[in-house]
Amino acid sequence: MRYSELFLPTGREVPSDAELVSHQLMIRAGMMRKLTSGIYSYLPLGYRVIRKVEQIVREEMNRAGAQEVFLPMVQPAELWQESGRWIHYGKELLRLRDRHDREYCLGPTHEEVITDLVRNEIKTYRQLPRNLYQIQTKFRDEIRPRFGVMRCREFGMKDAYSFDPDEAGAEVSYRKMFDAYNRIFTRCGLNFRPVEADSGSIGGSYSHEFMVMADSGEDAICFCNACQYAANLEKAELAKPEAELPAGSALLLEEVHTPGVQTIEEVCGYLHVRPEEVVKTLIFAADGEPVAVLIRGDREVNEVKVRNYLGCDALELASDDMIFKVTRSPRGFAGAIGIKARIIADYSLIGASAVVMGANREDYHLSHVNPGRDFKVENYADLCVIRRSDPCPRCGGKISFARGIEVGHVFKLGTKYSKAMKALYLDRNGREQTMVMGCYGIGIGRTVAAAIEQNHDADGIVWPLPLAPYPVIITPVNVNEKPLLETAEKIYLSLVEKGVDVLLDDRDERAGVKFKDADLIGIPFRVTIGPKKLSEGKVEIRYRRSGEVKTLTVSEVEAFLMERISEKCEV
RNA sequence: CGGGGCGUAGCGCAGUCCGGUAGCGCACCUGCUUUGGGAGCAGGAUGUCGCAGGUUCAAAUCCUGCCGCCCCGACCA
Repeated sequence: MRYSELFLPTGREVPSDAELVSHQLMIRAGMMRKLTSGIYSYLPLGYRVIRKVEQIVREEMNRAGAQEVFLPMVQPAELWQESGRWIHYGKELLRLRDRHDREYCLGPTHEEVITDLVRNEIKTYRQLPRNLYQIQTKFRDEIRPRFGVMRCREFGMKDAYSFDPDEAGAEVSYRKMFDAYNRIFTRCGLNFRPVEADSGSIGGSYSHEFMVMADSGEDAICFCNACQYAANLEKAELAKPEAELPAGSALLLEEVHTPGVQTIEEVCGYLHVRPEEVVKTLIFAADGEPVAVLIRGDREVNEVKVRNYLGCDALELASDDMIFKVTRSPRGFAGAIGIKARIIADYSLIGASAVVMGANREDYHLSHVNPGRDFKVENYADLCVIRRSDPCPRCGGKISFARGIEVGHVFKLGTKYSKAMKALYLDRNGREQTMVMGCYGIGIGRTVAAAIEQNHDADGIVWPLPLAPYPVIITPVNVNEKPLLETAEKIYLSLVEKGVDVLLDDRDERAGVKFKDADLIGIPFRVTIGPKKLSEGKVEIRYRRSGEVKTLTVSEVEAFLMERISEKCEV
């Protein structure tokens, strides 16, 4: 491609509305432009990178035995009513009506459509297993689109769905996808890590997220330094503590006057106790029903764990109204004794005794509370947010924390959709069985952005070779000097001949401008053709990542570059 | 949806408090000089000042309503 003909508007200035480096650079490097909130147009350079990622994804999905399909983006409401998600999915689902007033939605994901397709066409175990995937534009009406392509409303996604006759088959399919994902992100040249994850509203029993490591990532993850355990923070388990016998403090329950003292901090200060000696009582509305969650004063409740424990759809902190209804006191004085709600407690309270707790009476707390003696807990469970001082739940080793960008997610769905939508088949014995499903997503645009977050410097993007829109740019420093341009053309044509995507910077610009642009758009190899070296029959090759420069004769260039590019070596 | 901020040339911004013919830098066009890390000089073009009402002799500026965008929070395969 000749740069002079390329639609590539680069910019020197950092766009004021872009916060993340990847967002800034994608705009500055002329990869994309915003149309409206959370919706972007991709320009030639950006689209090229997207296609590189897509191609890697395709190759590895095909290799793993999946088959590419293409499903509708506009989907009828009936399908979503059948799965239950028409109600359950909420406002992220963009709904619309056609001229006949029939209801539709824009697909945020395609479980319903694929399940419908498969149930109509697959009738026997002989046709299983199957894994179908597509690369499609999805639409999710995000409350707050931000971070450029990282969290937008319209976005490109690869989604795959596996159908197996039984749980064991589904396990195999899941494993294949897990391995394929490892290959995909490795081939993209990314530093990533699969972590155990919560399966969220998509449902299902088991899932992993693929996280690209980046401080700017939206997700917090933790991992063990000793073993392989790694998990999203919202999923990370805490080991159940050894059940100590309650010290069984003989001290009697005592009501103490604590005017205006509400937070754990205030309670500790006022009563001269440590947070570990206080019980925090949080009241949640779980699908509208009050539930009291007890946890040690120094710990935080993990709402995802609470939601999963209760098996509820909606979970939020209770309103003042509800708090008053169950405790007959205002917010800040809730406790377990006499509360009109289910009571569950975190493992951190196992063995607790003689603790401080709200009295369910305004301006009063109770001290010397003994769980078991003074109130009953429905159950103890792991409801806590993990923290640095906690041991690895698997091996007891030391854990570390990091941030990551979720670029892929694999789920074992089980029969959630196949049951609801009757995706059935006849087994060997002629018996009707429910298919077992899995679903597997990769955010294409997000992968591109994550690659930039991980690969950039002060001058711009530094593409990993496999994702580079062009692996090579040829830069004659002055196109008005015939020999420079002619040599550039010669090298350009020889590489084009070999099938290399080369960019020839044939613009009548000063060398500095060309260098800055080449760095900004992150091309891995730059062939610089200048008068001094050329008079000796030589040109320079510069590595974008290291800045290292090699001087070669013109005749050596082609072979040198072909070798680097085909090796896919890191530069 | 709650809190905060912004909307003026393609981009980044000043001007708004205190009403009086709309400015700066970059980019763009022309010419000359320059030519290995975003050139210099000279000249030039570019605006429904987010939209709609209102006040006023006069509105980018004051008032009302609306729209859009960004940040924080809540929310989120």
